[in-house]
Amino acid sequence: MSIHAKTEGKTPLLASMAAMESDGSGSCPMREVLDIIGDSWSLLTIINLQAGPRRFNVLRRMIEGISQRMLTVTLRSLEREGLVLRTVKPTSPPEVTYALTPMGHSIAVPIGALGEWAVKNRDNLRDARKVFDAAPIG
Amino acid sequence: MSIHAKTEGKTPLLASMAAMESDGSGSCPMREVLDIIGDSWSLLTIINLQAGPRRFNVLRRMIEGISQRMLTVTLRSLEREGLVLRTVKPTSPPEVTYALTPMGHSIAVPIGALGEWAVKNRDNLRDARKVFDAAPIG
DNA sequence: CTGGATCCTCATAGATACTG
DNA sequence: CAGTATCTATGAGGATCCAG
Repeated sequence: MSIHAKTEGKTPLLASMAAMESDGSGSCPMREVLDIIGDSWSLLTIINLQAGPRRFNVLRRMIEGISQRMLTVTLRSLEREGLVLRTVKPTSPPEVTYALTPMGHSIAVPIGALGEWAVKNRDNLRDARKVFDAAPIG
Repeated sequence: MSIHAKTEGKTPLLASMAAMESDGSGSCPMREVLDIIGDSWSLLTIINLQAGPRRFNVLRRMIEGISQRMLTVTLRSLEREGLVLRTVKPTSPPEVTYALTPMGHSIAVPIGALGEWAVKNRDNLRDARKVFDAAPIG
């Protein structure tokens, strides 16, 4: 799932689905959610911002494995969705801070629920995978 | 891995993450969640199965836009995670039914919360995007 | 009907280098 | 520090054919 803001960034299929749904009714909210959190980094970024505003490189260090470009792209996307607020202090060196908006904090709640689910079911998941992988046929 | 949140974050989730880190597991729960629902189709598949067991082609028709291969792959993945149960009736023609396991149903809850969030914030999101796209620099 | 296997493509992640 | 620009390899995903 693309996190690029513009529809041009989406796969043709997703673009067409978006077109289908843009008739206003928007039957399936899941597609909307997926546009936001369906990529690898948005969830992590939101969760990490939940603790408070962070500067670019601080955030980058918090989210292990994210590249500079991906953080930029992700933050831009979240900013576009109105989930993140970008604040620039025109000092030198420049100081750019990212913070969750109220809407950003509100989506952090269900996301957190998902995280808690993962914590609770961690062992079960691991177990299920092991069982499945050990199965004769697969 | 990862989130070096310094526990300054007061959020329970980050606390859990930190706790998990210290027990040597080394993996952030959000990464686990992402492995499950981070792809385009798992969320939709789970939601569509929440209503009850479904056969392959029924499911395929429910999830608009999914290809045969992607549905197969997605279901296999979910089955491996222990979220979906695959049942084969050796009739002719064969009848294969997919159903959520208890764990599958349990993850459907937070996922549903996300969906509700999307419904509530649909207009805000649309609005934010419009504002952002209208901005001078964009 | 249910899906496995193959091939192919195009978008996207990420590395690298550069700028203000 | 906080990005932008560019390039490329990877792999997700679609199309198609095959099989039980």
